Amino acid sequence: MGLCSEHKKKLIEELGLYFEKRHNLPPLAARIYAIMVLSSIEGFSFEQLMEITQASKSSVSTNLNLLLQLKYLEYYTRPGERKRYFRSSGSFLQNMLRERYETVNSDLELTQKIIDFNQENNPENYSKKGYIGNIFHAFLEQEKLNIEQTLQRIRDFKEQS
Amino acid sequence: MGLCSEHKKKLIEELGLYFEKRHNLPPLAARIYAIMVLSSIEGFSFEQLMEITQASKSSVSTNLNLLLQLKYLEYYTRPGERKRYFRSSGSFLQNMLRERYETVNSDLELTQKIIDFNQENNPENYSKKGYIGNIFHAFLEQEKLNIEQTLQRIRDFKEQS
DNA sequence: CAGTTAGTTCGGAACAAAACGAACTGTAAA
DNA sequence: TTTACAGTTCGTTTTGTTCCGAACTAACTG
Repeated sequence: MGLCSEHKKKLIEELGLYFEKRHNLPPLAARIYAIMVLSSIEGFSFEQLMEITQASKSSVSTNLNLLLQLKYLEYYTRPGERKRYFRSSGSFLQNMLRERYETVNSDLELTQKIIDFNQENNPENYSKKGYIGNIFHAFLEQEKLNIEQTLQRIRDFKEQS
Repeated sequence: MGLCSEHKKKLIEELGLYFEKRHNLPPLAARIYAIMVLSSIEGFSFEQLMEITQASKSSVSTNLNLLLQLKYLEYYTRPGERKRYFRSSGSFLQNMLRERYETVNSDLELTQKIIDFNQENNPENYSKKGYIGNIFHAFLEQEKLNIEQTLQRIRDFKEQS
């Protein structure tokens, strides 16, 4: 008795690879997270996750705990049951934005260091590199703004609902 | 006889770690790329790279070829010499933009798939996930625009110079 | 042609990351 | 107090990555 349609299984694999890269998660964690993102807020039990992923108890345990610690997942219990049910916490979109925000900031920092260094040490190609550096800097600032506005929009939406 | 100042060596390590993460490069490739980004368009020979990185011939060869294949580097020759001189191809800023552009596009695609899937299969929480999905979608479109404008600005600059 | 230069390719060693099974812990019901 | 359940921990195995040395190739040089 399959817990997932074929289509869903395919999407899980695809999304899994994607999360592996984008969030630097171990393969099993990425797949579990993909499952959650594609499922209802009911979530799944530990056992169900073992079945869907075909992984061992210990692997599922380790990777679930990782995802909980990173706050990608949360769990709840049902009255009268000891089991925990896992689901994605908040929206994966917010996690993505948060991460993008961090990369933009470190990109800004690094870029500035590179520009400064080249300006000082490789002046012969600074006129070129330097100016493009400024364009890029403007790009990153614009991106930062976009992220901030988006986060604000999400907050607004959450409040009014 | 050091080919790099202490300060440069430090920056190379820092940038190297950064490229390792951001571009998913093996450590040595990331360091070589960092060297190029911080150097003049003169570039370096194979030998010099061996000396700076303190790595073996085979490792330098493998990783240089990887970087060439990914178009992070290019090489040129000097009249009467058989050696090749390696330098960063185009500007690293453009490479970064190119890469960002690709991630935005694949993010857009994936996000759309997730939204579609949830709309179809998990309608009970679509209102929530779906709406935020739209916000995120708008975010990505804005980002795409920003990248496109920036690339245009770079092209304009190159033409006029 | 023999030797040098400039690199490439291949097999393996060293290490790191991921997954596993078996034994363990804590709680609750019988 | 035993058994069942729900999961955790730990040592091992499997898998994958990175780098290296040694042998090789291809192009030029005397």
